[in-house]
Amino acid sequence: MRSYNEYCAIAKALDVVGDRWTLLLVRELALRGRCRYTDLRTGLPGIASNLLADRLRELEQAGVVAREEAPPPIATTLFRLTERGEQLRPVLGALTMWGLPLMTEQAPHDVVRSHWLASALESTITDHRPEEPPITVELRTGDAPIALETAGGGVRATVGPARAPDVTVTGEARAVLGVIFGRLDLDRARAQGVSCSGDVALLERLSGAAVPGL
Amino acid sequence: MRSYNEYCAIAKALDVVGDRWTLLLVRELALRGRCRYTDLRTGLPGIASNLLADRLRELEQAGVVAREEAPPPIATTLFRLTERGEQLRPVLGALTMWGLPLMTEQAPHDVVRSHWLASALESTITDHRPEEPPITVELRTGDAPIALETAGGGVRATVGPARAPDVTVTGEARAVLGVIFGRLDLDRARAQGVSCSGDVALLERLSGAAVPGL
DNA sequence: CAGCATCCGCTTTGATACTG
DNA sequence: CAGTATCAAAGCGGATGCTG
Repeated sequence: MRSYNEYCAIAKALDVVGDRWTLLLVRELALRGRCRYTDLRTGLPGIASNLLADRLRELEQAGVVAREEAPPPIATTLFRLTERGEQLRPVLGALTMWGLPLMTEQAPHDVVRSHWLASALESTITDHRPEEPPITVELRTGDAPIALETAGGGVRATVGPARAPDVTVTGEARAVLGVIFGRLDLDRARAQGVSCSGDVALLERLSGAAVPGL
Repeated sequence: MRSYNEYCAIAKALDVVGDRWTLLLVRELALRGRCRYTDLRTGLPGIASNLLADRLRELEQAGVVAREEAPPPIATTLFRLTERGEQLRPVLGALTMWGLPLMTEQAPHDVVRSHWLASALESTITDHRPEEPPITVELRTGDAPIALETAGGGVRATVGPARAPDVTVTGEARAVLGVIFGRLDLDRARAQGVSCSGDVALLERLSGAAVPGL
């Protein structure tokens, strides 16, 4: 990216991470840890291969990303965030909170990856009754199931099947999030193709009320 | 901007504010409040006029910026952030913190605007001895003086001359910030053209130690 | 002068194909 | 798997011109 040539902290930051795709690449490494080039490609649907290579080079040069040669028998290149790269988490967090209200619209061509949803859920869902025994919810949407476990007044969201879910919610991402955030009641959700199993009443404990408009 | 077509809060946010110049335009409105088109142009040195008009239209459509017709005798168009636009402040804040270490390099062509510096100073400077009487420092750098006043363990930074400064620091932005952040001692600073007047010892009370590498 | 719109050369991006 | 190479299309930068 061409520098803004401004002596301003925001402009200097954007000189490094303001290019198209750059912050999404950082997101992938922040959410998934060490990644291979191919993992990054699938986590950034639509990116041109030359652009991914360019961005990785630029971020490496800026000290945000480090490249490691994995030893045999893996014998592949791995990319990870440096300490400086990890410090971008608050930026990703702030963008996540601001972008959440926009998730009420799911455009027809939108790709869904469960680890994106998991991250958003973890930073916004609250458990209204933390004193009661913890519950586990499995969301079947996106490209893999998401396990939600209440913990300390919030939830922990991990990609992968839950062990013994109290409730399971299956359907399109927008509708499933609508149910979890409390924006969509169950009747309406069912009309949008959502199906649930287990103790549906437990879902009342969760909601994303902290986010206005969600 | 072309949409990323990802059902992800960060991607949705960047669909709106990820374009070149967009976040800097939001920064100007956040730091200066209501602005005329011309004010924005001078606050975004180097932006092409058509791009500024495009960005303003896009942000207006996205509900981030609102346009107001000022009544006579002013009779001009004013732009301001909407409530939704104000909610971008945490994003700007996170970018500011991340970008601060990059301000140790001031490129030769970098434009300096005092309100950018004031914002960065206010979010990072701490007062080590808040129990002592408040002090006032005037920084003469950038395009206008900056008044720093200790308050509640931090500082309030405003653009404009200080009323009765205890200390005055004059010089190039990078060096003046170096002195205030405690990265540069006074001898070195003087060698870089910094001049001070008043009770220089008071500067010891301030520093930006919270920012690593600064 | 304030608030744009138009034009044009250049750079960046997107899509696809190809390679060690 | 981890990239390069190529080329068309889109976006940007800079200059200029237009309108109230």
